[in-house]
Amino acid sequence: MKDIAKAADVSPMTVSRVLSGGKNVRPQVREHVERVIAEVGYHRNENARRLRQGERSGLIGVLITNIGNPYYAGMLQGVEQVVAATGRRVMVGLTNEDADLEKQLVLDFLGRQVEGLIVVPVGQDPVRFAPERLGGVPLVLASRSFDGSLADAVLLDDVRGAFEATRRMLEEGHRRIAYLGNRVSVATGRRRLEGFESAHRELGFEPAPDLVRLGQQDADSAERAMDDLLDLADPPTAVFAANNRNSVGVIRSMNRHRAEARRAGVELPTLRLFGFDSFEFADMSPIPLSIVDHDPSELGRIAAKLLFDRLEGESQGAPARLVELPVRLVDFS
Amino acid sequence: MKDIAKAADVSPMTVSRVLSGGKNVRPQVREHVERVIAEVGYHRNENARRLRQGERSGLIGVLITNIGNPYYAGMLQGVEQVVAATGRRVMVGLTNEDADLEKQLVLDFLGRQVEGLIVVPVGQDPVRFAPERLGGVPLVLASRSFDGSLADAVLLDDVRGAFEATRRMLEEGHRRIAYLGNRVSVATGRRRLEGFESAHRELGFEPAPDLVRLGQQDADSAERAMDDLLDLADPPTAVFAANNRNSVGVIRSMNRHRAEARRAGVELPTLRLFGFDSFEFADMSPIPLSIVDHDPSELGRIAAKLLFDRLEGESQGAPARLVELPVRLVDFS
DNA sequence: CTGTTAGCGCCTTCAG
DNA sequence: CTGAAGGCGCTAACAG
Repeated sequence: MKDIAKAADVSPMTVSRVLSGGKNVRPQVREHVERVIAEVGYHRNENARRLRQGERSGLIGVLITNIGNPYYAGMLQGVEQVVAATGRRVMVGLTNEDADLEKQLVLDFLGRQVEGLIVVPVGQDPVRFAPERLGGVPLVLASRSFDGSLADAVLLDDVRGAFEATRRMLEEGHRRIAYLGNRVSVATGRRRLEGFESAHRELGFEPAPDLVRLGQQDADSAERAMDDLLDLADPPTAVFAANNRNSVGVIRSMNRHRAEARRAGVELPTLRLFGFDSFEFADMSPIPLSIVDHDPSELGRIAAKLLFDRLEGESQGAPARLVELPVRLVDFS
Repeated sequence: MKDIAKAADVSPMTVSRVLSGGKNVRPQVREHVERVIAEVGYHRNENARRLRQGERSGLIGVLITNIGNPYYAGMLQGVEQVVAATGRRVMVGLTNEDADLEKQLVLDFLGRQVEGLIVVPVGQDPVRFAPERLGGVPLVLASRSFDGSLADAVLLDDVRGAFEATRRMLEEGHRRIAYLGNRVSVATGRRRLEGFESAHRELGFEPAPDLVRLGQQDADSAERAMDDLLDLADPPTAVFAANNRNSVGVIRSMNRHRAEARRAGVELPTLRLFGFDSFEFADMSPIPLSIVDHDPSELGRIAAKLLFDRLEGESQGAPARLVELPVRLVDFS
């Protein structure tokens, strides 16, 4: 700014005034300063600007496990939409399901003065997100939570979604139902498994322990897990896939097996699939499919709204709020 | 920091030293200061820290048109990977194909002292990215460019990809080939259309003007455009979809038409589809499909590498570089 | 090993 | 309408 001032032969203060709208500056001087600014291609340093006490940084930190998953991409889109509408910007970090990386990113983001954090948490340690560790920066957990969390959170109604889906399968007469999901250390994984199991028990059945496969974080590993299940002596007749990565893997595996069998002259029995989270082409699944569905961008929008509510809304000192978004069962057949 | 200093009864400088690794501080004092820091949950202000001359902000700005498209999500993933490896962070802005929004975001990012920009550009105006407008901040264009650009760019070999795909369709005997793509104001759209047309001409044919549909930016509009084409008196026998959103729309429309016809007792002739960019389940397309394929995260990684090369590598004063990534034709049948 | 000084870029406050 | 002074949070350089 000093350089501009020198070049325009005014004081830095005049340049500052011009950049802030030009109030109290003679039009002539203003135009001159503006010309110099344009020539040099000067941009006011926002970081220095926001150094002043009480100025907010205008940054919201968002930590996501993996944008390769369209689910989180959709969520990010929802968050960005709401954040941008307040004139703020989003800083994105990808934790890649790595707890250490997450911790590091949180510290870095706090150091960069984010006004708030929206996080898809990795792992269970509640200490890392204790309010005093965050230096008072508000936090909203999205899509997952963990025991002992004191933060606002937006979750899906995982338990009910998995419960309803499982009940439907049981009512359709299936007794050998497989479950493919994340590690149980992932909270949504645990909650969905819980719904799966309680539906069995409520209807007087026991889930088959040999059909539960946990720990698949991507479509490839899910596909292999499903290959495994299809090769069992007594394979499942239906599958609950606890997230879209697992659904995709199941469909791929199933399709391959079916094609191979057909080549050998055998027609494989159709498998019934229920999945959590939608994915592109769910409407064209080659096998009967129902989805526990919801809009990830909506989850993102709500997470951002919770955050701003705490930042500038009425809920400033309020206790942690938990929003459980309803899900709906959609049939594609 | 002053507060910490006061609470620990040392000078701010000592606190600063502790935070920078604790060199030249008595272990005893160090521990004490560290305890106070942990108690208060204090985080050093990175922005203030980087205010000093010569300090870099550690921020890379990334402007993407739409992360809802898995293609750009993959690209972002590639960028983030390389950026994070240098200890820097990514600031993301979504331009939503809006040129005004893009301009605003660029200015904002420059103000926030990004060290570099990676942009999927919207529109054609070359002035907005003139180096002097960017105040010397290096820029890499990703996936698209525009006439008169002086910036580094990573593009796909759009022309060749579209050319090869079209030639294949012509060689397979198709003469009524539809083209579904973006607006021509989008550079990739223009380049792909160019390949489509030149393949026709090279083999002695003319593209059918009534089968060219431009301007579909999402799967829904592509689906409607395809509905339209299928209702023609003389419908196409093959389709080239210039991006994955259009491919998805085509498949949806085709599938619906086929199901409707089947209900009416008619078996529709199969349509041959060639698409640009892959998408999930390309391997399970219900109609014969070939894809001009490439890895978007690779494009992102290369864009980031070009940027860092200019930032700290050898290519600092070099003229603009253009990388055209090869594509490959993959058949799913 | 520790503290003081000065300045990074900007703007509020106060004086002309 | 314009400028000078001072301070936001931090640290390099220079005393002690």
